[in-house]
Amino acid sequence: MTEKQILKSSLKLFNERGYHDVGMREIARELNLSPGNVTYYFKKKDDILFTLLQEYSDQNTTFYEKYHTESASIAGFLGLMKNIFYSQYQYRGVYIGNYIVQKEFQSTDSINYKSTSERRKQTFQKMFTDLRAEGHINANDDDIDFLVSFITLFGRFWISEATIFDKSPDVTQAIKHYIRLLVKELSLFATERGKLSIEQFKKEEFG
Amino acid sequence: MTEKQILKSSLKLFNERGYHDVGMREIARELNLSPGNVTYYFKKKDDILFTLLQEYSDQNTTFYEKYHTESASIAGFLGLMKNIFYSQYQYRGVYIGNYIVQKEFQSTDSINYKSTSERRKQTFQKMFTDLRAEGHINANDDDIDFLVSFITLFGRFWISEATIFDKSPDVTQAIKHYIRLLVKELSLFATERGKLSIEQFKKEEFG
DNA sequence: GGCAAATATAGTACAATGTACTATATTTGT
DNA sequence: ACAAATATAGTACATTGTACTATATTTGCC
Repeated sequence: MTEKQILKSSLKLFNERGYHDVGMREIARELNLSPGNVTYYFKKKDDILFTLLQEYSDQNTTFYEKYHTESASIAGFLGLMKNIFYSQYQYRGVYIGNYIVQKEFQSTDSINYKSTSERRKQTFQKMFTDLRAEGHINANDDDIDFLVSFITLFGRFWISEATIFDKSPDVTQAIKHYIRLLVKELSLFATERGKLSIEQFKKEEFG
Repeated sequence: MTEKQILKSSLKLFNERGYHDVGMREIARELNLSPGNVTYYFKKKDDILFTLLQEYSDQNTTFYEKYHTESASIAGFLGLMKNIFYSQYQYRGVYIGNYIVQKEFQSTDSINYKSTSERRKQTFQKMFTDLRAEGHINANDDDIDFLVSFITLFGRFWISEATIFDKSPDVTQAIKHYIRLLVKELSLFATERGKLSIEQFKKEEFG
């Protein structure tokens, strides 16, 4: 019970002021616990971070799995990305500040971020191949490689940009903006059928 | 004299192991100085960081100025970006790890990163407008907004991706890869003339 | 219900860090 | 050559992550 509360409060504080500026004692104070009690649940501050990252990762996995039950479409893909974007916003305090990820790379135990990200890359590769097979995009292999590179970089760092450059961004507004960019990029490769799918998504999302 | 040495050694250490993991005492040791002597030149550790960021920013400014003396071309633009990418690599230790930038946002004194980045955005806007005027790209205003968004996000975070996901990346190789992505994006909007310019750049760069 | 084992909480201690402060040493300008 | 400015060293202190110990509370079993 308390473990989840610690995670929740920590995330809240990390989101507000960044991982680095939040101390263990402050997390404890937030929950009226003693510092020693926090270290009972999480021996190291980094452990809180890794656990939160794991939460984030798990949440995303369910989104991916859900997507794979449907047949490939740009609208579906954009819906997936929207879900992921909301996750990223929710966990922005741990997700941005890449030195954390660097640390995780160094750590031998705990989830292997690199392999995860490698897997995600392959997942995107497959998604775009499927979109091509379904006649939603018109792209050769080189185009798909490009789209994969685009989506991995864009999808990882939009939240950093949004958080850094807007002090208190309107989430919905920010996500809309970045989804629009995504839409734009995809429409450059969309077939007629793909464009219809995009229009459908737009209608649902932007009204 | 010593001030520059401190900056140089600090940057080296930051690049190797990240800002957070390098202490003042270690910087001092690297130069056979006493810790107190380092704080004589830089009262706060953050001051070293900000000075390095300023160096980086100044270096880039000269690249931008140089670009503006030539007439607009995609090849020229790509050359500019290549220079900037090398700067970013050189200063990767201070450039990535966005919490730093967040800090700078909070600090009232020192260079205002936000206004700088706003200015850079306008600069890109003008660059693309010029490229259109020169008949290098075929893009409406919406397309240009998109390209500006693309280039600001891409240009800011490629180095984070490269540094995070390749432990010791071959600089030249990495930059080539990301420049190729840039080329790909631009060719989606390039006119015949623009495509020629791109081919010219490719020939010079990739042989 | 009572009691041992497990779990939870508090409190303290310690090494490391950024930083402030003081005391010397060295250079510089006249 | 000597006073002022600059540079260097050394120390001290508050804060941080973290380890450790002691006490309190809950849980499972007879």
